[in-house]
Amino acid sequence: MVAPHALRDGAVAKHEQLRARLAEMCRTSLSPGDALPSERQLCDLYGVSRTTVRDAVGQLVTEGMLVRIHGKGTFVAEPHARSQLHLASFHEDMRRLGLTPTTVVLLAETAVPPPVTVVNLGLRSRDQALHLRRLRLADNAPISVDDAWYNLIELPGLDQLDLHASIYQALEQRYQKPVDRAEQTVRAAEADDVVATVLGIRPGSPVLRFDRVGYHQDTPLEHAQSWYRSDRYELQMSLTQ
Amino acid sequence: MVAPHALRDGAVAKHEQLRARLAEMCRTSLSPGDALPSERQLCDLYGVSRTTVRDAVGQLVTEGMLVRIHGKGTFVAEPHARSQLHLASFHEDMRRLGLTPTTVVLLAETAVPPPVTVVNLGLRSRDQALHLRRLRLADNAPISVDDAWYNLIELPGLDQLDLHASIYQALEQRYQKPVDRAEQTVRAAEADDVVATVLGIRPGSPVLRFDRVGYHQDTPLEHAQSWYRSDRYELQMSLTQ
DNA sequence: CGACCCAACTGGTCATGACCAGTTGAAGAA
DNA sequence: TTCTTCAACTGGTCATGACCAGTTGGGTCG
Repeated sequence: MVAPHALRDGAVAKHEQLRARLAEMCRTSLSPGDALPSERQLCDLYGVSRTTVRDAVGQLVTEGMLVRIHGKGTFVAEPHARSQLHLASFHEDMRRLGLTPTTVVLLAETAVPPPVTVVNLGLRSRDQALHLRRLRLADNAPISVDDAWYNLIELPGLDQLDLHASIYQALEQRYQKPVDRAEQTVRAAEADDVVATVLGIRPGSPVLRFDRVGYHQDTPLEHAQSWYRSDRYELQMSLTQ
Repeated sequence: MVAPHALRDGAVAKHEQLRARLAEMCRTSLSPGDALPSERQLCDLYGVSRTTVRDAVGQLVTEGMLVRIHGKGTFVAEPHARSQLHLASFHEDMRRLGLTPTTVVLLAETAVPPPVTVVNLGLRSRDQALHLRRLRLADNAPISVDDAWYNLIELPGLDQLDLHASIYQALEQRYQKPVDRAEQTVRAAEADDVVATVLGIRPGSPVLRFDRVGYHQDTPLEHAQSWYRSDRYELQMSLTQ
């Protein structure tokens, strides 16, 4: 008897292949609350050992896509993109969640930033800064908009670069000034008309609003505000004493 | 040959025992950057199979205490520069901000909690738990509502105590089980009618919603959801590499 | 009828053993 | 000397197989 959905031997580990297929199954043919086939059934279906099945399922449980209940089964969790609290660019963040990130640049200009930003970036009154407004998507679904200002005094020529590439990567590789610290506040807010339109939600819907200043060794490089769709994004954090 | 630090057979899973010992080792006798014994050495040292060693080490890697490098070894990570996101009770939290906290108990009962809570608290299907719904005020202004379940298996008699006093203080002083770790997720949500009424805001207003599990040394004690008025509360955090 | 028990599920744990894939340093070749 | 090779580490993957521990529903016994 051959397994109905056998996995390939090869470069990609079987538990990775299985993880991907199960994730796909959760997104498409199953709904939150539905039970997955039992682990032993998955062994037969995909022609792998239980070790491999438990590995694949375990990853999805860790990521929050599945929930295991001893004696009952494994179930599809309520869907939520979930971000650990870390210092990562949007691209890294999404890839860590197994999603494909895309960025649409809505606005790119060099201008004098608003007073708050001038203060946060340690600029003088009439210094110019790079202003980017970007829409962020994961697997082609809008996740967030962010409105960011970059310090051109510390990052000369940044406005000449390809803005579709990762800014964080440029800071690290071209300027040797990676963002190694950030201060941010998070609050719940209503989406205004502009944000709502771009994110594809109703104006007034709740969004997570981040206000963040990124530093390289105490030099402020970035001041950004971001608005995240609350139905597709949540913060996850561990607290210890 | 007997393993030098053999683990006990018994109620606690070996990978849990090993996880605890390795965590202890990291905190006491090792420094960030130090290598752990290799997985095969750990097998011999603790008299367990590699499955178990990988399980225990894997948990600590997930938690960020260890880092595995293929071909080189497993190393103690830099201690997470965790934020000022404090592990504090509402009362401590508010006093730190110079406000006077008050609590109104809206509901107190002993009941079988919903499935999610059963899982989070590590209960069995029909175990009962203490259910508290409380309104929190600072300087007499409503700040948040929280809906919490407490583990009565680990905290027998908690339901007999004065619920207006600080629960956290009782956990610490009466049970010697302070909450020393918590996992929480944060998202933006709309206030439903109940929450809106109690908080004195319009239904549909954005609120910060916390979902939190509090632990004492890996024993889950508390599962709580909280809704915070977004106009009176925001999260502040520092992120470092 | 109701209480109990048990078989047949579910996931949880663990040992054994094999082989693959990076890393490193020492032995040998140029 | 310097470069190459390779053996002996490291962690990564996977199969097999056993038994434990919750859950559930159906059947039996009182």
